[in-house]
Amino acid sequence: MGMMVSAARVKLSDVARDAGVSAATVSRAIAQPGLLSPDTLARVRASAQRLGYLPDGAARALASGRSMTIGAIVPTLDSAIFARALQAMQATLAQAGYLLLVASHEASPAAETQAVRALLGRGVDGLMLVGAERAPETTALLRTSGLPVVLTWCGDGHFTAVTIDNAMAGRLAAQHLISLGHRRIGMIVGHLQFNDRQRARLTGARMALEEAGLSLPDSLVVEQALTLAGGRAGCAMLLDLDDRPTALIGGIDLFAIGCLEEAHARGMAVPDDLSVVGIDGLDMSAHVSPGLTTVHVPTGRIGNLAAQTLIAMVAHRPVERETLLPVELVVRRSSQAHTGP
Amino acid sequence: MGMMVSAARVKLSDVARDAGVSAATVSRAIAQPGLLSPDTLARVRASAQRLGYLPDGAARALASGRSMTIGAIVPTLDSAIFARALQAMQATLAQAGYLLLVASHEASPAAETQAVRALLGRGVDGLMLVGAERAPETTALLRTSGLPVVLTWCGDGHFTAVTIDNAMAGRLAAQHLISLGHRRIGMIVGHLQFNDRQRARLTGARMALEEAGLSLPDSLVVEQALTLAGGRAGCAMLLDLDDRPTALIGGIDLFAIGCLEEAHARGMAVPDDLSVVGIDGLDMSAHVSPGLTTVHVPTGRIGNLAAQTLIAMVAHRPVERETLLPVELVVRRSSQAHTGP
DNA sequence: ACGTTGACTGAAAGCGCTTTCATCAGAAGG
DNA sequence: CCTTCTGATGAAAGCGCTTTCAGTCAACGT
Repeated sequence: MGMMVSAARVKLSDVARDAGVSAATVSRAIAQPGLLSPDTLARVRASAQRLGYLPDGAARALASGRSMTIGAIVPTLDSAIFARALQAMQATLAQAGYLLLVASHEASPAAETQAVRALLGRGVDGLMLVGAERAPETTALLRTSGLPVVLTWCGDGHFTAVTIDNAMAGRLAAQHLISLGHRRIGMIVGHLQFNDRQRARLTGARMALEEAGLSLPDSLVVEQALTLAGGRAGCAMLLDLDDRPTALIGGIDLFAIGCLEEAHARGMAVPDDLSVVGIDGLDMSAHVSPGLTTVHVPTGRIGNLAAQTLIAMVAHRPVERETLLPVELVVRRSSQAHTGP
Repeated sequence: MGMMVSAARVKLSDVARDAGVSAATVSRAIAQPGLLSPDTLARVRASAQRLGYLPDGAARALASGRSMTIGAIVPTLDSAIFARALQAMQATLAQAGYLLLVASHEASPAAETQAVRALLGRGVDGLMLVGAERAPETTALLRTSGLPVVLTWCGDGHFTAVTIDNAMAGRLAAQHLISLGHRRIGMIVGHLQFNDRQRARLTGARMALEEAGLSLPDSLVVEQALTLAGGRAGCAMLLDLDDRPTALIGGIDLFAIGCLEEAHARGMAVPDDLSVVGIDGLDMSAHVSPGLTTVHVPTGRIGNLAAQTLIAMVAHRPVERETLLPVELVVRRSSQAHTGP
């Protein structure tokens, strides 16, 4: 009744006393209501409700060994791709009563190790990671912890993974351009260090070129920070070449959109003077002009499936070692047949 | 040595035994190393290192009452704005040893209540929320919990907040267009229900118009989902009006970019046939063509400051009740003087 | 009528750590 | 040489919950 500076938090024993039952019963009312008689259950629930009882997660986690929390470590949250995947994960997890604990490593293996340690320490029930490449120390940490782990985008053959065929994505982009008659194709990729997705996409594109009797020399590949500005800068470098490419592949859509801007700024017409293809399939890509031809990646699905897989693993249900999601070429207006020499 | 299916996790007592000290000493070695003799500290650290000891977060949280975890509840992670703010928060928090627990509510007050309950239950040490409008139940939950809370984008005069002047943002956008001679201005906003940021931006724009002897009738305001497609659709509706506006304000940059696309698709030139102004200042907005005139919002700073404020509150350090960050009009090519009748 | 079964419920032992509180050298002071 | 500190460490009591392990009691079968 009176005002309290800070009312002591209602705890399980308070509810038990109020409802005239034991602590065990209250605990069961929350975790396994089926075990209680309807009468008791109702009484406990009424008390809990009235007192505004909120179970203490730390205590539950300590006693039960489960935190109902899943961790996710991504390169950065500030990316349309990871943001979408995490949103999808979060939504799926929330339905199962899980919460998402996130960390980012900004392309630093050491920071990733740190993050893994931090999340492991927090007692997450499962962990989502991006890519298969990481510090050996991190892998060791993960293995000895025995924690459910799901890798995304790329798998490593050991941990469970929800992946796409990044090489195939690169290949599709390149093949599309080759089939349009392009012979001199450039590619802008993210920094290859600690980014197996970009490496695979590059390799895939390169292989497609080679299979067609063409090549993707290092002089036509530029590494850039994964931003729109990076894409523009990369495009500028490639277009400044003496023997400039007639088509460009962006290792991510953002790069390709940057190319569109740069070409526009130079008064070059896309696709007339330059064809551009991206990889990712951002929403934005359908709306830029000209519409961006891109290899669509089911980003949201990756997040959903990663979450589902993790939930299944926590529950000791069997899961696929590796789920490979399909990528698909979406042709829009930014690419067209090469005319001229 | 031998293979174990699942080695029991190393616990504090194991380290204590190994180092020949008490559990209390090991605990102190982690939390308050200054209290130990250099010799003991080194010994404990060596043991911990060798055994690969990782403190159990749940146990620490239970015993100490602090989880070293901060919660954040946003409308969605799948938005350049919130993704950036969260990335900034996460980065700042990580430096202080905190982890970010995220949840999203997809514009549902009930879902937000749920999320608050879930995060409160997880024992977060502080909570970041977006906007000032929410279910009374949520506010009550927050108040009685006594948890450090920081509101972002909008404040409510009660909870600590890191805000921007959304009305001013709307006003700046409108005033800019008015000063260019536009008299008939339309606006696309997000669904006003449970979105005080959009409401404030609309109100600000409307007031600016009225102060100039003009008006922003409901017929020139359209509510859309906060996506690029929503922007296009909204633009289409406004341009289909008999007496179409000569300028459009996007409640978020994404809307404005959608307008650019829609105008382009209709063969209308921006800014010649239509001026467009956004609010947010996305990176993308500087790169679309024509470059988007927008009211820049320091999104990353909001995240940083929210994190810093929360950390300070947890440490019982004094903080500003409300930190108001400046918004600024950035004029680019999408807006120009109105010519003609 | 009496052992059985099954459905509920309670007692109590922790989960792994933090944190008083107490202890005990040795240093400093008288 | 004894008291008074100070600094370093240990003992032990929880933190709030889950989860065996028992126990109670009514219904059931024979």
